[in-house]
Amino acid sequence: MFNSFVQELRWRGVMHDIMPGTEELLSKEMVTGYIGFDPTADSLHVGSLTQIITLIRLQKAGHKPIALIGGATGMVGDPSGKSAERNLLDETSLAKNIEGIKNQLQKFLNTDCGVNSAELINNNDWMQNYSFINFIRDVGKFLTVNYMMAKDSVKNRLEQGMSFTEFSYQLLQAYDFYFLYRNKNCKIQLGGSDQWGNITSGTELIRRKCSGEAYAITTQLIKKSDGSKFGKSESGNIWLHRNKTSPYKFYQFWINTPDTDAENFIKIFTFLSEEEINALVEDHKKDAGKRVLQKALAKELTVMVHGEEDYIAAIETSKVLFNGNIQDLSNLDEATFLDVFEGVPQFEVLKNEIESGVSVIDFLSEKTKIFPSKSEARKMIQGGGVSINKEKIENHEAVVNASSLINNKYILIQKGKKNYFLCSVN
RNA sequence: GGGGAUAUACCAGAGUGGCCAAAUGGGACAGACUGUAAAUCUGUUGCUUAUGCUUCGGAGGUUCGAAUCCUCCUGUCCCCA
Repeated sequence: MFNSFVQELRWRGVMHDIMPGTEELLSKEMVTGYIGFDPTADSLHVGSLTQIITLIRLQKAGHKPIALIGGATGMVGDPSGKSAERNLLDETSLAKNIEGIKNQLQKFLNTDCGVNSAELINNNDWMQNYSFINFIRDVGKFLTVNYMMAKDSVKNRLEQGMSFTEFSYQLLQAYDFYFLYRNKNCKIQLGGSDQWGNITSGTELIRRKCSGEAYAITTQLIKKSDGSKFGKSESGNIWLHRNKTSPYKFYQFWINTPDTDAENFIKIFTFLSEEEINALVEDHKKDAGKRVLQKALAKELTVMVHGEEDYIAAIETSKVLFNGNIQDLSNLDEATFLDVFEGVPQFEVLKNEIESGVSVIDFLSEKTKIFPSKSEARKMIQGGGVSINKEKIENHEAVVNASSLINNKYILIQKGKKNYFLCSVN
């Protein structure tokens, strides 16, 4: 049963590179493997999901996953894939970030299932008291500068310039691997394909410092078929934390997956079996308009990240927003109503300001900040792109007044089909 | 240190005295079609009391009139030393 892990990564199309011998090792014993997460923000986003899922698959295949939080490495910054030197994070935000992603990782991994329980560790635990002088004597001596410079992450920056700080990053990560190898019997490091260089620095260090044999697997970078970056929407990154990306938005992100990506994504991001996926693909092909794959994808991920309840709420919200009319909205009680619009930009306006009537253009650009200028508001209305309370504004001289209020309190504004704004009037 | 080129809207890039709020392409946003898709087509893409007003690296100047000509400054790129 152990070797199913590598096979699984292969058929799901996420395998990028694997060190010779890795598959054999995984098929003969329970292996401990780790992936590092640097605390660059206080939440993980959908881009990190691949790595989280890889760890879960590792665990499901009977192996032991370690999620390493880069409290120490996060202080330095990984140059891999970065074209320019970055600013260091200050310690307050770093501490906040560590706390944030730790809580998230905990949710996804099973830390209580016997021998292969997952572990969460912070490399700051062993790095913070490691003195510089000791580190360069104990660790730095084993890898040559020549070796380190040959890595893409460094080579690509030679023209541009790169601080010693970022140059050292691979050494720190190599030491993490060494440390886990010695103390946790961790023999495999996994990661995105951009991590290959850092990971092999680790296996090299292990070989030279203690003649140990360690292995590596990297996964494909997720690409969208149209070449755009995965994990972004119009409004920015899609985060796993509900305060940064509401469950509704999260659900919408997946529902909007293009047909051309849906099959790949469902393999990459879900735990559905090969048979289940094949059946869904068949179904999808029969009538692509039903978006069978997108719905399954959105369900699996929303349930995994936010839970069953939020998933159902997201569907309900979507129904009201996309198929409902003003009547459906008025029928909701206030709590549900606000729930539906959780995560939608909100504005407040004083009642007396609109009661007597105010022109839509003033309302959209001045009373609320939905449009940055009156011309833009006017142009969008003339282009037929604005609806208030689900009714398209045909005339830019229209007036908003007390009769526009839903439940005597709210005005719902739509820019286009998918962009909602809620204005509450007090 | 010497010589040359260049700077235009989100980006690329035309424009070298009035017809320029500035071609064209990309991007973005919206509309139609559709499936909350893709492709395609259409519109918008400086501000505004729609009358005008402020924009073409910055500051001055010439001119009835300047993105366009002149002077200085700044940034970028290239060549020579």
